[in-house]
Amino acid sequence: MICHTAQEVTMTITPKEYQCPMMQFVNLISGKWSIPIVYRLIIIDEPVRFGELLKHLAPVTQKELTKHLRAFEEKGLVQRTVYAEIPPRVEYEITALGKTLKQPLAGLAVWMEQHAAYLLHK
Amino acid sequence: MICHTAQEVTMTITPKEYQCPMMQFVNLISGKWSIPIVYRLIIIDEPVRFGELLKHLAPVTQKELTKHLRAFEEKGLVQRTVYAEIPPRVEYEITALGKTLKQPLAGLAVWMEQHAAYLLHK
DNA sequence: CTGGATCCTTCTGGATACTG
DNA sequence: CAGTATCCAGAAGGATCCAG
Repeated sequence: MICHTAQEVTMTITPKEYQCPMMQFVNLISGKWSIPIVYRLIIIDEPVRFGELLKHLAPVTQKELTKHLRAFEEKGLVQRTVYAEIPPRVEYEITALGKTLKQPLAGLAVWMEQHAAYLLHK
Repeated sequence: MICHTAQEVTMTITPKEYQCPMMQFVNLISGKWSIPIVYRLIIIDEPVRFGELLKHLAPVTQKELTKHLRAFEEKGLVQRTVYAEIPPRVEYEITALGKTLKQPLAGLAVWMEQHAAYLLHK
């Protein structure tokens, strides 16, 4: 893929060796609800139980939330802590690495808030 | 859904009336390749033929590119121009509204470039 | 020859019921 | 309560076919 860096530096690289950052991003944070889930964990910014997180992320189903959280854990974006209690308790918390996404994602959120009124009524 | 604005102002709103900006965003820019496609059109910043755009967006298939471009056109993010020529020529260009996404998306791209080396080798 | 429409297969995501 | 398994609709990939 012919691509440019975020700074728009023109590069001549063979498609096989290089990936547009956006391609890498959607490959890393893949799936319909990835961005809202990560952003929510960033805003909460403390350990949350699975059930509570699920309530916050309204239309997201249990299956999808579980799947995404496990994927994020594997990538080091989220920390998962299991407590050996009855009833079971599992808490999720954004990691330092995950928090580095706060500003970029907040930028998206601000954009959406600014243009929501116009875009959602077309 | 219980949610906060990008500025993290705590709000008490009934779930039915409010949507987290991120939820709105993934609802608007939906689909696996939406973000890379929009970002590419922003970087190119001039009319591009379909075939050339397709080459730039390497793993994206013709069908998906067509579908997304039509959706963006409907939302006012992209302008589509058909020339009655032989062979046929169709050009796509980012609109002024679409360009407002440049900074937010560039933020994501920068983040990805900074963390790609670490994240892609886990 | 280009853009894209169509058919078919594969995979992702939604709804629900069930287990430790 | 958290997570899994199952079933099913919809999204996305691959390969043609078509109009101009």
